[in-house]
Parts: sequence; structure tokens; C-alpha cells
Amino acid sequence: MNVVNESPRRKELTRLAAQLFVQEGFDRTTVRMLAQEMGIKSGSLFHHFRDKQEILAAVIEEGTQNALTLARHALEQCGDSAEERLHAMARAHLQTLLTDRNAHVVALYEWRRLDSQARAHLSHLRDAYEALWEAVIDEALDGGLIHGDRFLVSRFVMGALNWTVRWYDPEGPRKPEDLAHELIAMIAPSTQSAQVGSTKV
Amino acid sequence: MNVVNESPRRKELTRLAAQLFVQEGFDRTTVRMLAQEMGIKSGSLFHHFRDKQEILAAVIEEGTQNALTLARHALEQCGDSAEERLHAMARAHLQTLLTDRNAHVVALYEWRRLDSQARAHLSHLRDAYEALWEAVIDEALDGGLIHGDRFLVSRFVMGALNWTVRWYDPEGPRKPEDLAHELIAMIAPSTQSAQVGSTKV
DNA sequence: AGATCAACCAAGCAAGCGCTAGTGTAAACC
DNA sequence: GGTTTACACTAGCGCTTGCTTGGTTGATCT
Repeated sequence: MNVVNESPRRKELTRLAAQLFVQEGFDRTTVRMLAQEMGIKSGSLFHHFRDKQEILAAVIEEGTQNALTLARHALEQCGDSAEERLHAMARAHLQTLLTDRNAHVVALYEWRRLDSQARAHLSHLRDAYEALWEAVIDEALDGGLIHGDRFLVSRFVMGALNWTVRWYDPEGPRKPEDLAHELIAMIAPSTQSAQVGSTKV
Repeated sequence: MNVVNESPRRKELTRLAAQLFVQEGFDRTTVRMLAQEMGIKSGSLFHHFRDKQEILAAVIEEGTQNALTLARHALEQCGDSAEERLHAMARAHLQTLLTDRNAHVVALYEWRRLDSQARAHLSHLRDAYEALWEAVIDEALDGGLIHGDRFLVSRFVMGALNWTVRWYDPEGPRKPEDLAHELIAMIAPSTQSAQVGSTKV
């Protein structure tokens, strides 16, 4: 039994599991369904994962890790202004949602099915991500870009962004870039940002 | 077997079920757990509900119906200005969340566990509620209170509001009134609204 | 007094669940 | 050339699940 093994095979299986968890929900997804989707028998599954819980944890860890990496990268690449940084975060968030959609839906909806041990471990990752957001929102507040209660504003923004998994259609006309732009226009309407529309993917 | 019976007993059982569904999730809540919480045996449960699915549907219907009634009432009571109506909707939404919290959490997180039949029925209720929101947001857009894409703005607002179930603490210092006020200040900062702070519950 | 009825119980069935034990096999390594 | 390792298989154990069945109770109505 491989324990915390990070083989490419395991990554592929995790991706497939994420898809099934979104379709059926964690509890309704049986190990037999998972195995069939992976092209193996149910017993073989436990060669890659200690138990069913660990599959869920792997899915969520993968998604959150990617989001964190992407957000950090976006902040490094962009300018110093509060508006640019806010924009970069929103864009990164929505792009992650596009590419790792399944993992993020699972993270949002199946978080409570994690046992306390896995939850504690993954909380740190999630907190790190949310800390990035709060820092950027702090800068926007300090810079006078947006106004209001620090705690409430960051919750409202996170809510608006996370809710997008419910309705966003990647095939539709709106690009992540557009959503990020519109959101910031809504909460910081005084700014007439430079770039408009979706120039490129 | 009582079919679409609306006895007070059934309402009470529905309330208890909502609580358990929030604690454990729908799939992990067994009919035996439900029965024990209700002080009866698992077999007796099927005197009140056709099957487990119907309990879930009853919980969600109850919550959505209340939200709809409260929102309609709030719109009738308030003034005609776009700002007042927007404020009334936000306040009503958050108040419902306070009083019927369990039902709304279930509606948000367990919606996908409904079979297609129940989902079709409840979709109408939910759509009616969201239509109220979109109408009020339309008025706010027309009145120049807020700006942006009609579709996106209403999604962002709904997201910010629905996300509150994740973090809102009814025991904390912030009242629903305060949240509504802060949210509107965030998306329509030009307005200096008359009433400020939580004067009364 | 007899009938009706909602509400409940005891017992259990059939199916499905997560997971384990033991084995086979082909490639990789020393 | 023998050993190890990664990955898969078969078979099934022990338990829980949603739900059914047939029957009991106590209040209400005529």
C-alpha cells in the first residue's frame, strides 16, 4: 500500500475521482464506481489510497494547492497598485475555477465529509489562500479603492466569487477576465480601469 | 401512508430533519437517526413521509416558501425607491437565513440529492424567489443606483448573500440589518442611506 | 358500543457498502 | 538469475442501508 505516494498514476486517479464526486456527491460515489471509472477493480483502489476518505482529501488538496500557487504567481507578476493586485487575484481565482473546476466544487460542497484529521491539514492550505485575499482587500481599503468593514467586505467578495461555480459556463461568451473586471467595477466603481473586454485567453 | 399531508406533526418532524441534515449531510443521515431524533422508531417514519427523499424535499420546500413569503411581504411594506426596495430584499434574505437557517443550508448544499421530480417542483419556487431579486436589481440599475451587467450583478449579489451561511454568527455583534446595510454600501457607495446601525431587532 | 383512523412498534429482508486477505504477473533492480 | 516492487486481480466478510410487513394503541366520532 502506497501511503502518501505522489505517483502520476495517483494524480490521474484523483482527477477522475473529482469528476465523479461532482456528479454524484462523495457519499453516493462508491468505491466500485470509482474503480470502474478508473478501469480497475474495487480492491485495487486501495493500493493507491489508504481509504475512501484519503481520495477526497487528495482531490481537495490538489485543487487548493493549485489555486494557491496560481494566486501567488499572479501577485508576483502584476503591478504594485491596489487595483492591479485586486484584479490579479480575482482573475486568478476565476481561472482556477475554470481549469480545476471539479476539485473546487468538491472542496466547497464536500468539505464537511472530511474527517477531523484531514480537515485540520487542509485548513492550513485554505487559510493561506484566504489570507492572500484578505491582504489584497486590506490594500484596496487602505488605498481608498473600496470602502467598508474589512471583515464583511472580504466575506462578500469571497461569496460572490465562490458562487460562480454554480452558474458560470466556460463555454459561454464571458471569459474569467470579464467576470473579474465586472466584479471589481461593481465594488470599486470609481475606477476607470485601463484594460476592457476579453482580449485574449 | 400520508402522502402530501401537511399535519403539524409532519412540520415538526421536518424541522428536526433539517437540523440533522445540516449536522450530518443528507446521505449520512440514516432513517434510524432521524427516527431517534424524533422519538419514534424508524418504521414509523414512513407513515409521515413516502420515502427519505420526500423528507429532503419537505425541508427545502418549507425554507424556500418562507423566504418567498417574507420577501414579498418586505417588498409590500417598504417604500417605492430603488434603494429602499434593494435594502428591504437584502434584509429579508438575511432575516430568513437567521430564522430558517437549517432549511436554507440544506437547500444550498443538498439540492443535488433531490431526484429530478422533486427538483422540477422546487425549481419553480426557487425561480420565483430569484425573480424577485432580479426585478429589484433591475430597478436599482435603471435608477442608476448600481451599475454593470444585469446578469452578473445579480449573480454576484446572490453569491455574497448565500455565502453568509458559511460564516454568519447569529450570536455575534452584527445584526442582519447591519449586513444588509454594508452590502448595499459596497455595491452602491454613492448613496448615503438614512438609517444606520442596528436600532432594533 | 362499535367503527374509524392517525400514529406508532417489532422484526426483518434484500441489497449495497467499505474494506481485507491472499494471489498473480510483468517490469526493474542488484 | 534471483529478488523486489508496483499494480492488478478474485473472493468475500461483516455490517448498514432504506424500506416493508403485519399488527397494536388510544383518541375521536356516530
